[in-house]
Amino acid sequence: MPAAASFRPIAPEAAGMPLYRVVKRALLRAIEGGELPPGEALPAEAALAGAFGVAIGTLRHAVDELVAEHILVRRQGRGTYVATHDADRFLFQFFHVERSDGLREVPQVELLGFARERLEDEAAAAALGIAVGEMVVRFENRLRLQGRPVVHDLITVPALLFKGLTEKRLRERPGTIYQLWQTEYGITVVRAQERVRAVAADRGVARVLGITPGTPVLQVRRSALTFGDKPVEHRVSTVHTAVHEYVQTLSRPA
Amino acid sequence: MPAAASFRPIAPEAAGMPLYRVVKRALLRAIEGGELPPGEALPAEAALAGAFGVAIGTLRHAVDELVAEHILVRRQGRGTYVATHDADRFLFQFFHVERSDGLREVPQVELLGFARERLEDEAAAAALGIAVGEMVVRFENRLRLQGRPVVHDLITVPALLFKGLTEKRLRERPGTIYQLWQTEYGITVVRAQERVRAVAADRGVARVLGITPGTPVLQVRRSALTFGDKPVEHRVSTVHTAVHEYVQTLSRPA
DNA sequence: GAGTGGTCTAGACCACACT
DNA sequence: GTGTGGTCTAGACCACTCC
Repeated sequence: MPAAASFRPIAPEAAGMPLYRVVKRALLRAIEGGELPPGEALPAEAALAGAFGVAIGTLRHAVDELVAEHILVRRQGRGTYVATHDADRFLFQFFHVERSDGLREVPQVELLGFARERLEDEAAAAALGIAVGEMVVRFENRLRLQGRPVVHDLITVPALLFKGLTEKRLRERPGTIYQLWQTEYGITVVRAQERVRAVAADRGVARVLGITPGTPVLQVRRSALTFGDKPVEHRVSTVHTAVHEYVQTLSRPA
Repeated sequence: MPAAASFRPIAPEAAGMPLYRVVKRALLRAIEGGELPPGEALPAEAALAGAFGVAIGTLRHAVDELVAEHILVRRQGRGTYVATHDADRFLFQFFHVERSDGLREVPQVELLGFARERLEDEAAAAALGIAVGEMVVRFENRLRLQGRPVVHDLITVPALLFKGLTEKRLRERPGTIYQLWQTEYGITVVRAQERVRAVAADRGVARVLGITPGTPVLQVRRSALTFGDKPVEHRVSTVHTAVHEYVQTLSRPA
């Protein structure tokens, strides 16, 4: 063994963990912590590998996994960037409603209601990991596709995480909601889980979607998660599936 | 340049294609062609790399992608195997119904009907890529979870691909349907696409599921695909979502 | 102990994007 | 042209499984 063996301080929880996962964690911490904000270019791979004291292949392995999770984006010849929430990402990663013929489109959003209140909904509390009675912001949207009302959203977020979220800000937002969460509140949604059931449209939803009460509609309950699988948003979407459908591919293509 | 440059014949369509993709294609052809049947162990990575005349890293890159697509399975210390359709794979890759509290379970299947007929359903014809009037096998299943009837399936497959498929064979099958397709008919389902809508239960489905006609239910239309995205099965599932739900995770975890 | 996949290294050269 | 990510090579050693 060489006398001056290289010394790399490793976090205690990293014992026995592959080196590329240690590097991945370090990158995640930097992104979470704001040292690498969304849209920022990472240092070149060779430079990063040098900074971490690992081979470039090891660095690439770590980056590969983050790219697969849509946390980083590689652009050949240009660099590697921290992913941002733009319209495309919304459409392909988080919006699963399309017309029966396969047409995909960014929906037009109308804000229908807004309230800052104490949470009473136990299911929402469980999904958000907070207690009943905590302050939340709740608001309702109507989404139109090709001009038709298709989706009603009831969105609940903890007031603590979204200080300063007002009706005005929601109304004036330029892009998608997750873009707003990211740019204004520093919260990046990295994945979501959805549970779908069929229900009869109640009066309120029927009015918003312009359908007869009792019409079968999809009810999609979504938990949106940020780093570390921390829940940051709970959403109940009601989808009118006469002309549109909820789609998914099981097992991604190459 | 050395006088005896190594010569590797490449398929014309592989011009400009990365070497690891050429290797991947070769592996896929071997699996499709039956030289590597489901369950078979691949030669060791070092041996395979040698056979292809590529570095082991390149071979691993090709295998990595096939593992990500669930076409190969790696088992450390043992070897790499061509994936088979067992109960676990069915449950996690293709069966998305679970109880509201998250309980996942392999359903009990009852065969309710079987017919060999000329296809009239235009939507099914389009999904299967065959013409109206072609011979198909259609059959119906009822799926129970915790003893309750929860799902009704109407499955359509081209008779040409499933020669010798009889009611008896379906009734006697030991495992999942995709296991039967694979072991008896040499057809491996590698992925599927699903489109979901809410409808009112018609009389037939209501009787099978033990619910009132008109109850809102999920209608899931699935196209199951084999290699090269060739459709091999069309399925319309009707799901009673009082106690169970259709789930999905958007963007996989690490 | 022998054989397998899993990790890590240290380089080289290619393809692409911007200027 | 310069700098970036993308591909490919050729090894070494580790961790796991089975005999």
